[in-house]
Amino acid sequence: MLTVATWNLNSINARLPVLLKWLADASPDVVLLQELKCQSDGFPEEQLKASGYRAEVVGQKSYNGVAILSRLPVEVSQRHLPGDDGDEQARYLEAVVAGGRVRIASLYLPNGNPAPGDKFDYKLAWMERLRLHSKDLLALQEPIVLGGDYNICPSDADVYNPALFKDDALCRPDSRGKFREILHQGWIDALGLTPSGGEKGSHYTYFDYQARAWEMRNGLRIDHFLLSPRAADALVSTSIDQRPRAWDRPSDHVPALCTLDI
DNA sequence: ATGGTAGAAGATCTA
Repeated sequence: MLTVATWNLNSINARLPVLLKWLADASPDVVLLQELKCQSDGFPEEQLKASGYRAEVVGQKSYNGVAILSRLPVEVSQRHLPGDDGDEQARYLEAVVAGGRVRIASLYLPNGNPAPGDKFDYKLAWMERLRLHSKDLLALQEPIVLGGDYNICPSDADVYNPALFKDDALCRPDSRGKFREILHQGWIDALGLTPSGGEKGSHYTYFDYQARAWEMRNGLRIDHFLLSPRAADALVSTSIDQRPRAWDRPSDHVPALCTLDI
C-alpha cells in the first residue's frame, strides 16, 4: 500500500509546525507540496528528515515552489514542465518513486486571475504544455499520479457559489475545457469519484482566509489527483482531511490523500 | 465602506 498526499501550504516555513504535526498523525508515504514560497536553500530539509522524510525541492524566491517528500527512494525525472525553456516559475516536479513502482508529479497550475489578461493567457499556455506532457506520460503505460493545486473547479458542484465564480479563471469555460481535454486522454479525477453528499463543503480542498469562508464552509475543490489507468486500477481510497484548516495559523488549502495498492 | 486575509518582500504583488 502506498498513500500519497497533496497540500498547498502557502509558505512551508510559516506552515512548518502544522505540517510536522499533520505528518506525525496522518503518516503518508509521499507528500506533494505546493506554494513553498522559498528558495531551495531556505527549505527546512533537516526538520523533515527528522520526521522521516527525504525531500526533493524546486524552490523560488517569494512565489510558487513545489516539493516531493517521501519515505521511499525518489528519482527526479523532471524539474520543470516541458515545452517552454523560458518559463522560470517553479511549478512542476516529477519523480519515479520506490524503484519504479509509481511515477508521481507535484504540480502548481497557475491561478490565472485576473481573466482575461496576461496571467490567464499564461495559465492556458501552461495547461496546453501539461496536456502535451501528460499525453507522453500516458504512453509509458505506467502507474502515474499527477497531484497538486490545479486551480480549476471542474464543475459547479466544486464551487460554493457558482454564480460568483462564473467569470473567474478557476471556472471559466476555457479553463474547464482544457482540464477536460487532459482527462479525456484517459486520466481519472480520483477525488471526483466520491459523491459530495455528506456534510456541507466536505469535498472542498480550499477555504479562503477572508469573509469567514471556513466557518461557513464556503470552499472550492481545486486540488486534484489525476491517475493513469494503471494507477486507477490500484486505487483503494481517497480522502480530504479538513482538520488542519481549524488549527492555528492554517494554510487556506487542506491536504488530500489517495491510497494505491501497489 | 471599492473593503476583507495571509505571506514574503521591502514601501506591493500574488493568491
